[in-house]
Parts: sequence; C-alpha cells; structure tokens
Amino acid sequence: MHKRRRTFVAGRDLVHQGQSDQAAYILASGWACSYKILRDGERQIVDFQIPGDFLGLRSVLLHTADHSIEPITDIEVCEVQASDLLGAFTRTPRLATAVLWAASRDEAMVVEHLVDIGRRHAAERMAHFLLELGARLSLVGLATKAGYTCPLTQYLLADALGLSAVHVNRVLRQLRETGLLTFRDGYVTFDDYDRLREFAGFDPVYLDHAGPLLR
Amino acid sequence: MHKRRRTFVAGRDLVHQGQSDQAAYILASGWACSYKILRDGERQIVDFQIPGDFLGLRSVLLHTADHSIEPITDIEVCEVQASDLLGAFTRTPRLATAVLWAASRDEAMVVEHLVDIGRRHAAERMAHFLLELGARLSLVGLATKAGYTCPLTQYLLADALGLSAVHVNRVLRQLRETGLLTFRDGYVTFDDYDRLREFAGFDPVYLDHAGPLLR
DNA sequence: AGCGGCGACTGATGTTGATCAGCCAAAGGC
DNA sequence: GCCTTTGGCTGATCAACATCAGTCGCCGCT
Repeated sequence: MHKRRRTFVAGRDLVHQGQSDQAAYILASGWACSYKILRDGERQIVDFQIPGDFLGLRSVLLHTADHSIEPITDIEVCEVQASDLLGAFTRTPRLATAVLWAASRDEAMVVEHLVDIGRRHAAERMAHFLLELGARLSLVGLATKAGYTCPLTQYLLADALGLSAVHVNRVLRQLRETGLLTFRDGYVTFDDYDRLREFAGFDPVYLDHAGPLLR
Repeated sequence: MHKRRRTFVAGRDLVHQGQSDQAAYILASGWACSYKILRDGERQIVDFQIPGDFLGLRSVLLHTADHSIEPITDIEVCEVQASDLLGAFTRTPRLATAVLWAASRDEAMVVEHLVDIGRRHAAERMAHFLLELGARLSLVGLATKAGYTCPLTQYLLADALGLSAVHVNRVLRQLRETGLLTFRDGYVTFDDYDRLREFAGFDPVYLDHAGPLLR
C-alpha cells in the first residue's frame, strides 16, 4: 500500500469539519485530538489520538468529514489514500476485518466517553478518562501503572470532559488531595492505582487487548 | 447467508453486558435500545435501534459484549451467525466495505450524542435527539416532517439524554409551550420543523443518506 | 369494586458545576 | 528590560438540573 510520510505542526488542523474526499492517516508520533465545533463556538473533543491510532477513517468511509482533527503536539503521520485502502480490502479481506475491528474499538471508546459525560460526576469522569488514556498508552509502551507524560492542558481536558477549565482545575486538586492521582508539569502520576480504579469504576475490557486476529 | 428469524418480547435482554461469542441481528420490526449499566445502578442508554438497524455488531467484532441490548417493544429480528458474517467478508469484500460503512455511521451517531450531552443544554439536547430519530425513521418510511409514532417513555429519554425523568418532563413541557414540538400519547409532532432545526442546531450530514456504494 | 402498578406530571429544596473576575509564574518577542 | 501571551490557580456568585415527595389518571388483575 502506498504510504507517504508527512509531518504537521501543533495547532494547525489536519482535517476540517465539512471537507470531503479526505485521506486517512496513521499517527506515528505525537498527540492529536478529534473534535466538533457547534454554532455557538462551543467545542466538544471526542477523543485524543496517540501513536499507533488511525486518524480520519470515518471521514473516508462517509466521504465527508463530520469532525475536525488538530495536532496537539507536532506530529508525524503516514498518509493512506482512500482509494488504496478500499482497494486493499478486495485483495486482502483479512485487512477489512482488522480495520472493522479497529473501528469497533474506536466506537467502544466513544461509548465509554458518553457514559463518562452522561452518568459520572466530574471527579469520576476525570479519573476514568485518565485511566483509559494510561491503558491505551501502555499498549504502545508509553505508560506504566505508575503514570505517563501527557501534553494535555487543562483547557483540552475541559473540552473533552464537558466541563469548564476552572472546574477541571478544582477536580484535579481534589484528586491530588485525596491521594488518588497527580497531574502536574505534563506528567500524570497514579498515586494509588487500585483505589483510583475502584473510584472511577474503570473496567478495561472494552479496550480488547486481544486484537482482531486471535481466535 | 444463513438467517434465522426470531422474535423477542419487550423488556427481556437480547444481549447482556459481558456475554461472549454473541450473534448479531438485523432488526425487522419494533424498537430496541443499547445501554450500559454502572456499578451504582445508573444506566446510560447509548442509542435506540429502529427497523433496519444492525444489533450487536460490536459484540461480534470485539468477541464480548461491552453493552446490553433490550427490546423496548416486542421485536422481530434476523439472526446472523458471527462465523457466517466474517466468512462472507472473504467471499464478498464489498460486503465488508458496506458493514464498515454501517459501523462508521453508528459511530457518527454516538459522537453526536456525545456532543448532545457534553455541550447542549437540556432543551436543545432533547430537540436534537428527537430530530435525529425522525430523520432516521423517515429513511425507512416511519416518519414525515410532521412527526412520528414513538414508543419511548420519559424514563427512557432520561436515561438516553443523561437527565432525570423529572427534568425530561419539564423540558418537554417547555418545548410544547414554545410551539416547537409536542410529545404526547406516544406521538412526536414537529409543530415548527424549521424553527426546531434552527433551535437544536441540527445538521443531518452525518446520517449520510448516500450509502456506502455510491461513488 | 377494590387494589396495585405504571407513566405523566408538579412544587419545594439542594447540589453541582458554570461564570465572572482576578492573581501569579514562566516563556517568548523586540 | 519590558510587554504580552499562555497555562495554572482561586474565591464569590448564580443557574441548571437533581432529588425528594408527592398527586392524578389509566389499565389490568382478582
């Protein structure tokens, strides 16, 4: 499959809401986020993408981007042409199953964020979110049970969790003071992983470590 | 593909959170909902399914159900065996693309619900949700711009929108009193479709009427 | 006829998290 | 050296929505 390596700088949109006939990308290094903007200027971040994640798959399949993607840090990606991707499915059906699996995993994460925002209060929500991120990062060797480096600002967390930046700050303080987790100077530390897991009701089955090809 | 026709009664779960090696279903008649239960008994409904929708696709691909599915009315479904589905992909790669498209559309809807709950206030949220449902129903001939019959209770709406049942009631009253929409006796009436659309900021591009095979 | 259950509906009270308004430290531009 | 920007942090006030505690009408049961 034809893959072109490209780099993008932080802050400049990679995919823009409403664009059509978009390429897809695989994120090689750096962090990005996918989000939607509403009429009134409010922003909802749907998910953060970390190295190894697929970017813009939905834009390709639906022919038009229903969301934007912005690099949070400078990033490197491999570009995958839409036609190449769809063509490869006919030649390698197993690839189609694998991509379908990846899409399902993405959807499961979005569902979990929906539950976060709909039914967990701010502190649980934050804890659950940072635990999920940790679990995903540890799959690519970027986190341990102790913690991970994390380039997110409190504003980004607010837009992802449906909170105000002010409240994010208070919630982080609360989590720090109760000895559950510390987020400071770009580093997340799990001060008491088990109690934190219990507090957030975090159950990582939906991240499905197994992958599409086992069984 | 082997398809077995089955019926289920309202209220008895079709798929249960944590089950593995589940079959998938295509909903032939009736309504269902997919939801997650939290430790504390709170429930978040992720989406409602209407005739023509795929049920439990994610459970098949991830090998284990991360959510439950409950029929809201008595329903009829066609059962599709997991092995048949995955086998068919290798014989008919186009089918894989079609299913991938369907999965992307599902994900786009979940994303829209995330935006609903994260960044729209209760009345906008309700309006947007009922408009989306109307748009989906009209694709299968079950709704017009005037309205549609809708078996949902206020409790179900509350669990879907992340509100309390009490507040759902108040919001519905408000929408009725401002002449936007009326939900009464199992029927949703759009009293002023254009103003309602404007009010909710509803833009149905993500429902992608085109389908996977055009272009 | 009487009872129990369910869904719609309402007023009073309480809490969560938004908003406003501001401070401080670090980093970069000129 | 000064000015501006950015991100983290805080107290005071306020609105949205939850919770509690009911009422009412309808239906099916015995």
